[in-house]
Amino acid sequence: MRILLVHSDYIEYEAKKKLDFAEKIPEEKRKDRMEECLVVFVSVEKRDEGKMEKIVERTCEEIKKTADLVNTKNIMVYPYVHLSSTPSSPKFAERTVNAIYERLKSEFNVKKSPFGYYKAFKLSCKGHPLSELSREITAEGEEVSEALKKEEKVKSSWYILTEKGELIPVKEYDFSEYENLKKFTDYEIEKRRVAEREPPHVELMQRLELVDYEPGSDPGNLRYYPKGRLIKSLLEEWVTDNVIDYGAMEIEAPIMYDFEHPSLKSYLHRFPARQYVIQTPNKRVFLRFAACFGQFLMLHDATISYRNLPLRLYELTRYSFRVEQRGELSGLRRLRAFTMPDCHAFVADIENAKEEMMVRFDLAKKIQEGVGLDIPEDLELAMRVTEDFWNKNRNFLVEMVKRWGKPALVEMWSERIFYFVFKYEWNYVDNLDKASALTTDQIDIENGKRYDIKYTDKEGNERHPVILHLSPSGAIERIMYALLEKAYRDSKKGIKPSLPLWLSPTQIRFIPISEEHMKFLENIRIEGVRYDIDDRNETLGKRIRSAEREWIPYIVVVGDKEVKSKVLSVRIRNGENREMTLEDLVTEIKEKTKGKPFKKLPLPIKLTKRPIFRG
RNA sequence: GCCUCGGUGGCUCAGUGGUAGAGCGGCUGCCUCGUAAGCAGCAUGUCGGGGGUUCAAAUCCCCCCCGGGGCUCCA
Repeated sequence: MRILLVHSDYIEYEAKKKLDFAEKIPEEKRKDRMEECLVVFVSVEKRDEGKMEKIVERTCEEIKKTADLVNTKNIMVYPYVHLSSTPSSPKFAERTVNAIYERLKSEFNVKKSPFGYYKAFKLSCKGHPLSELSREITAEGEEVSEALKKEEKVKSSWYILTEKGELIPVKEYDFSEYENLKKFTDYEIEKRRVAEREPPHVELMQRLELVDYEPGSDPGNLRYYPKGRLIKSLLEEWVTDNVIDYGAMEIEAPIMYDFEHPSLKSYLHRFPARQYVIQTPNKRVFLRFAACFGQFLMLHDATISYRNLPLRLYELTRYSFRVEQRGELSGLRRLRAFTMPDCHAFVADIENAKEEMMVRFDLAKKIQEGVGLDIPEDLELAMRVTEDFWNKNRNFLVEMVKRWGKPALVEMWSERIFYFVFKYEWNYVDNLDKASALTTDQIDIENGKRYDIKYTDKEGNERHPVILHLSPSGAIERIMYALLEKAYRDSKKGIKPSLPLWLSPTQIRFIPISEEHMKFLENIRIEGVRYDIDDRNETLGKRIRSAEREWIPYIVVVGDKEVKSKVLSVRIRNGENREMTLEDLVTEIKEKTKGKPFKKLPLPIKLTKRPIFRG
């Protein structure tokens, strides 16, 4: 925002030619005049967009200050785009100018010249020392990150790192064997956008009654129906169990933090994100965007010996909040409230960090494979590294690529802009060729000091640890997104789409042929497997179809034959039809889901007792 | 956040100034069925919200909300 303030004997204007976006004005407003006033020429700029409140507030403060200085109560607000070479959109500018006008009205006698016209004007400047002032106003404040600005300056170069340890500039690399890596690279570097349709997982998450938008909340805050909640909850448990097995201590920390806390304040500057801001009765707080704060603040107050290292803390954040730009939000892929498992490891130095990172690399692999993703086939490895770290630790990166099992994309930064020197991500490339990070781990050399986290080394000296930031699965919602996108991809290949058996809300669907077979079904008792009964008064064909559309892995039709023989006719989702006893079926399912968490069906067993959440 | 397209019954969508529609789903009844949609009848509506123009608005205009796509962004 740029403004020019002119203390004048009078100003007189006349609107001449109207522009496309001009505001409507009554005829008498086309011409106006004001005596003894402060004329405020305003140019709203591109960078002000989205920050109207702050800009308006600061601009008005500036105007008031000057008006008091020159001792006038008359103000003419004059939209005047020519002060800036990077003006905002007319729409935004008009709203901003109006907001300034409205706000000044309570204290001043204000007029506003019309927006969107070529205007003739006459102005008589008083010419005293304070009569002409220009001001530049920005929305930048303590809660706005500086990391983003720095990111623009830093130079990044792109390579492919092969299993043999060759670092090949992306332009010279032959992608013919790695089509998916090519897609990922294009997405990362060229920001290529092809598809112009809704991501397939959105229709699926709604139709399967898993997840849905919640218009009554803020965008990017979703609702989970019982089946969606079940799947999410199983995934959460799976990740948590594995992280605890790895040796992490699960904790719980608050979701909101004080803006004025010194460590947090400087951390915010290093993290390019917008936060939800909440006014509590006595302070302004922001909602956490990761679990870092809680864990760091906790360890700041802890007594740590080198014997305790590596020290691992874990929290499943429900939720982490990031106010992503409206247009970036998309289904389960990018949200404003999401569930992120976040596991920090505190280690003595870089060497230990590298060792620990490899342990976690294997942990993440186990978790992702359990979830139903094939590693490395379904994901693409990206590494972001500073030139300095690469030069000193080349072997470490090569070792990681070998462990991964196929080439990785490397982004090399000329200097360090974030708090980490190295991070890797496992990215999923979806049906629209868009990429999203799932697993990610980082080596952070800054926050040990920032949060004043100390451990005592062998010699009795206090030291700041190096910190690793791991999300072993990535956001739980993103796992669901990847699984749905993967299922959709299967269906395009002619394979029946499905979820992993352990995540299927209904594992066995029983369909009685007629009412008399219900008694048989009402008497069965199965533990440790989720089953339900389609007792609706519909034809068999229709009920089979509906079970298939729900992706139910085992469908069992029960008629006279089954009641008599106790041998079930089982329709399996892979297309097979098998005769087996109930016992064998249950054993098979338990066998196939061994080692995975189990939860009960969170719905009535009889379909006639269930509401339809979506239709 | 910007640009752009969209929002009509629970779902999918037709209707573009003049009496709100269809299919699916729901309900009721018939049918009692052997592996992907049986038949009939009934009820479904702040036409996303607010304001305006008009004798008259789902339809035209303005603002807002929600969603899609693009830009931007992606720790």
